[in-house]
Amino acid sequence: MNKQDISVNNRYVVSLNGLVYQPTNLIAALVERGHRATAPRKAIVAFLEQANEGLTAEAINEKLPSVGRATVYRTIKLLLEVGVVCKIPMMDGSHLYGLTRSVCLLCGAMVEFKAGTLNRSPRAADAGTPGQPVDHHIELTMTCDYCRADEDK
Amino acid sequence: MNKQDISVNNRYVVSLNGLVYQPTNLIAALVERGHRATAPRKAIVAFLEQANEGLTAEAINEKLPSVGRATVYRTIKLLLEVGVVCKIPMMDGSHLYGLTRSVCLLCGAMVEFKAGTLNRSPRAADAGTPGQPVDHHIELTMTCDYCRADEDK
DNA sequence: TCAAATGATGATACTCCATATCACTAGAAG
DNA sequence: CTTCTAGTGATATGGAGTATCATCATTTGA
Repeated sequence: MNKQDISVNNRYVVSLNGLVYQPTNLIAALVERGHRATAPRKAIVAFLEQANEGLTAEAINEKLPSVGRATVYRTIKLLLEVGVVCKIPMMDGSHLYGLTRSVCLLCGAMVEFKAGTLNRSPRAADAGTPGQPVDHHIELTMTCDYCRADEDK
Repeated sequence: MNKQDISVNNRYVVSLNGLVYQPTNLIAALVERGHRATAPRKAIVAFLEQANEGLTAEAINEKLPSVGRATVYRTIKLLLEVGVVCKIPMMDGSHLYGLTRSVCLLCGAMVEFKAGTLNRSPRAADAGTPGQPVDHHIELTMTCDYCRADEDK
C-alpha cells in the first residue's frame, strides 16, 4: 500500500485554521443571526455536542429519526455558515461534521491538541512559497492510540 | 462569510505528504507492478502530465471521448494506488486529480513550492500533541497571484 | 391572548458522481 | 499466430446531497 494513501486514511489528523474556539452555545449563535431555535435544530446540535467523533449526515439522520433528511443537511449547512461546525472531506468522498476540533480520518474520534505549537509552525512554512500567506491549515498525521494502523510498520 | 470557509475555497493550498517527487514515467510505474500499458491508460496519463491544473474525472472523460467513463475512474484509482497521482477532496464534494504537486482549491492551478521550508515546519508542530507522529500534511492558504480572492480584504 | 406573516419542516423527486456488471476487446507470452 | 486473461466500454445501479412544495410552527404585533 502507498504511504500517501495510508497517511490520509489511517492516522489522526490534527487541524487548525488559524483560530481555535470551543463554541459555548450553538443555538444562541444561530438565534443571534436571525435564525429560529426549532426542535429539530436543537436535536441536531445536542447530538453533535455530545458526540466524541465526526459524524456523517447519514449517521445524524439515522440517530434522529424524527428529523427529516433535508433538515439534517440544511441544519449542517447553517452551522457551517455560522462557523461553529467544520466539514471534513474524507478520502472516500464522504464528509464528516463536528464541532471545530480535531478528527481522526479513520475512526472519526476527536482529539484535543496544543494550539500554541501549531500556531508557531505555519509561519516558518510560509517562507519561500510564492504568493501572499493569508491563512494556514495543518494536518499532523500520527499513529492513533486507540485506532493504530499496522499496515506499514 | 466565515473565514474558515473562505480559507479552503479561495486560496492556494500547498500540500506536502512528507515526500515530494516528480514521477518520470507513470506508465512504466504501472508496468513494473504487473499492469498493462494500454492505449486508454497512456491517453489519461499523457493528459494528466500536460495539465497545469488539477482535473476532475469528468474533465478527463470529456477531453478523452474515446475513453469510457468507467476506465477513467479505474485508471485514476490505479494511479492513486501506485502513488503517482494525488486526490484532492474539494469542499464542494468534488475531487481533483493530478500529479503529486500543489493545487489551488479554487482555480485548480498547480504551483511549485519550496520543500525545505515545509519539511522543517511539521517537526515543530508535532511536539506537544498526543500520539506518535508518523506523517504530516500542510496546507498553506495564500492569496493566489492569478486567482486572487477579494471577499475579505 | 390571538392571528397574521413567514421561516422552517418533511416527504418526495431529482441530480450528480462514482461503482458494479458483463459481454467483448486487445495486450502479452510462448 | 494463437491462447490466455487483464482490460475496456456501455449500461445499470447505488449513494450522497439538493430542489420542490404543501404543511407546520415560531415569532411578532395588535
